[in-house]
Amino acid sequence: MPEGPSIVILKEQATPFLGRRIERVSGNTTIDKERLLGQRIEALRSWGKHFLVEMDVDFSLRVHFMLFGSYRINEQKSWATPRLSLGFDGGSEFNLYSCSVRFIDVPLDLLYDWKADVMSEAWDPKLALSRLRAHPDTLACDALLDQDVFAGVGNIIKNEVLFRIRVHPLSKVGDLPAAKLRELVNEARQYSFDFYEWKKQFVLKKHWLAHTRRTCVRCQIPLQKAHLGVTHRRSFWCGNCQVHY
DNA sequence: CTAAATGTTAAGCC
DNA sequence: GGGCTTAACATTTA
Repeated sequence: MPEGPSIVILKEQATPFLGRRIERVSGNTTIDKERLLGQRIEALRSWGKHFLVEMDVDFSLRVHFMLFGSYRINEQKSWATPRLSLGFDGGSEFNLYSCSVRFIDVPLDLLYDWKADVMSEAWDPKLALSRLRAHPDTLACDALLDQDVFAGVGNIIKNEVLFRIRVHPLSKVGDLPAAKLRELVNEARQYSFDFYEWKKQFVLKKHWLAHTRRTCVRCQIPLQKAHLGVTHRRSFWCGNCQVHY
């Protein structure tokens, strides 16, 4: 569920709740969920992997699905208790499972830098470039997962971007030629949108070129697999066609 | 069935 | 306190 494009899809699927009043709340969250009763949903937004529900009175609900979170719209999991369930008129409901929920009591525009969100209209590649250049020793595999630079990029997108642009995950950002660094930034956004389209059509996995794959589609040799960088996340790469700068 | 996985935060240590 | 590493959490699939 977690990467940025999936949150954008959720935002779209949740639009039937826009402008509706929350009539019922339940769930095993420890936050003061009663606070949501009677609130009208004013906007649905997202920043990277954060799903944001703005209420009509000066606060928002932030939902983060972490690794295992999920949701159901107008249905429920018979085997699980929602972390938070929002009920609306006509019996419709929005159920959130095993996710982190919390209130935000400041305007979202004060808290979030929308320019860092790869799925946002406000995405600013120049800002990402300057943030990358500020930390030249960062490895490419870590840089792509940095939510301050590429909000919304997760491990799948990381692996696919590096494969597409033929960059070895252990390359230092500062060692990439300028054109290659720009390519990394641009591809982070481009692949995220491809991810979004494929996910909506339920064909995401079949388009993976590196993530979880055993063989390089270009070289036909085995892909390398290891937990790399300070993030220790799974990397899949081709030792032949991905250049170690 | 055990392990690992699309992620983040808090605790612990020097 | 800072900076770093590890643990914790939670669910589904291979």
